Amino acid sequence: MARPREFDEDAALDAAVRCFWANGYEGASVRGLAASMGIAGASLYNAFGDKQALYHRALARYVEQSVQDRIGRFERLPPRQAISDFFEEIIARSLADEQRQGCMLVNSVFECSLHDEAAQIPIIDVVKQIEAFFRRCVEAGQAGRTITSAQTAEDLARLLLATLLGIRTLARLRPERELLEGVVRPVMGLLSAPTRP
Amino acid sequence: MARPREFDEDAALDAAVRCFWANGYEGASVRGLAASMGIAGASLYNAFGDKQALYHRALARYVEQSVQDRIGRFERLPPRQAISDFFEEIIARSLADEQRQGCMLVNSVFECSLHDEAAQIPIIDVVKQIEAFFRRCVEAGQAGRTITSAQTAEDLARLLLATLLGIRTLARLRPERELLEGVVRPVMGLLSAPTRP
DNA sequence: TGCGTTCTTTATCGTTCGATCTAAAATGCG
DNA sequence: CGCATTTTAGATCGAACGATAAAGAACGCA
Repeated sequence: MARPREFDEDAALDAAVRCFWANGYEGASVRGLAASMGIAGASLYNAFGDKQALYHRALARYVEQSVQDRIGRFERLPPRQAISDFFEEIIARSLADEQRQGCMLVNSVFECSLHDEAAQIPIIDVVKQIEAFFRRCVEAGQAGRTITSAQTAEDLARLLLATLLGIRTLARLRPERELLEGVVRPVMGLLSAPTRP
Repeated sequence: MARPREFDEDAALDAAVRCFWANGYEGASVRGLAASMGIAGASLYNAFGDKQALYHRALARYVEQSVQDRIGRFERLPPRQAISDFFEEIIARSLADEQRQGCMLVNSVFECSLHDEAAQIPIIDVVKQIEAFFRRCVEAGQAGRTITSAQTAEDLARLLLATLLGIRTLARLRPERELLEGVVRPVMGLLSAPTRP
């Protein structure tokens, strides 16, 4: 019927992820985005709508490839090890992140809330997915007696979630292994604490 | 000698704090800042240099009035209570923050790192002040046997710092009392854990 | 092969940005 | 009372922004 698209939409979206991730929403100009994606500005608008719509699709792609993929990989491990390895990977990624880009999801919490009230909803949803993952780990660990029942699974999952967000914030400023691992050590110690006598 | 300044510099700086806090660095335009401060654009440049210099002074003023003031108020309390009350105040402020402005210091972590490499230094310094406050509390508590010695004071302070940053991030998205207090509960439980047998 | 549709490129729209210039107004000093 | 100095307000600078218009190019289908 009509002329087919010349560029690979997925590849272009991956480039948009990199550009938004590195520069933030405001910092990424439509011109810079289009250049990174290898297309003209008008093609960007034609294919993705506008800058905000492109950002939302880029963020969704990032979440899918980074967050949900990670949850999927650790889901099957023994609970304590899943949590421990999860944080180990976060720390490793933070230390390897030389451009200090941080986590695009966490960045979006601080970028989107101001302009885009409705854009918070998918972000909240992803954060709840992470919380739910932690909670499944804790509940499984409590059932198997490898994680303390001195605190509710609900609260422990909340703590793990806040710890994760705290580490990603801290790593942005001070990407030091000893500091970040020092955060996790007491948390892992808490998980294995015996029920209070 | 010369014409005296017509506006109160401190009052203008307070207005700049409110404007930057509410809109972020990028989001606050020089025109909007000048309007909020009740002065003309040229007066802003004359009195404060440029936008970045004004931001740095505004952030320093915020830190002085919010962060350092808080540390000073809780410093004299019994260690466990200081920590507990500290988080209680953070949660109360987060819940009362209807515009979802969050903490200007935490916001600056995500705003400044990209553009302004040198601006990170004072931010890092303030974060270290907060960490040092937590560490003093933990060490005092350990000396008085009200805080566990199962973990080092260094690591516990790191955990408290990450928890604080995590709560402020989480509150930005989901300002729910039960969620935020649920984060703190296991932390306070950990502090009072007995030394491992 | 021509038609309708969609994509691509280029140029450009109006707005807003941070920053500066100009000139008038307001002071203290001699 | 001028003179020197600084602060005001208002106009304006060039650059960059997001977004669009116009025109030609490339396809499927008749």
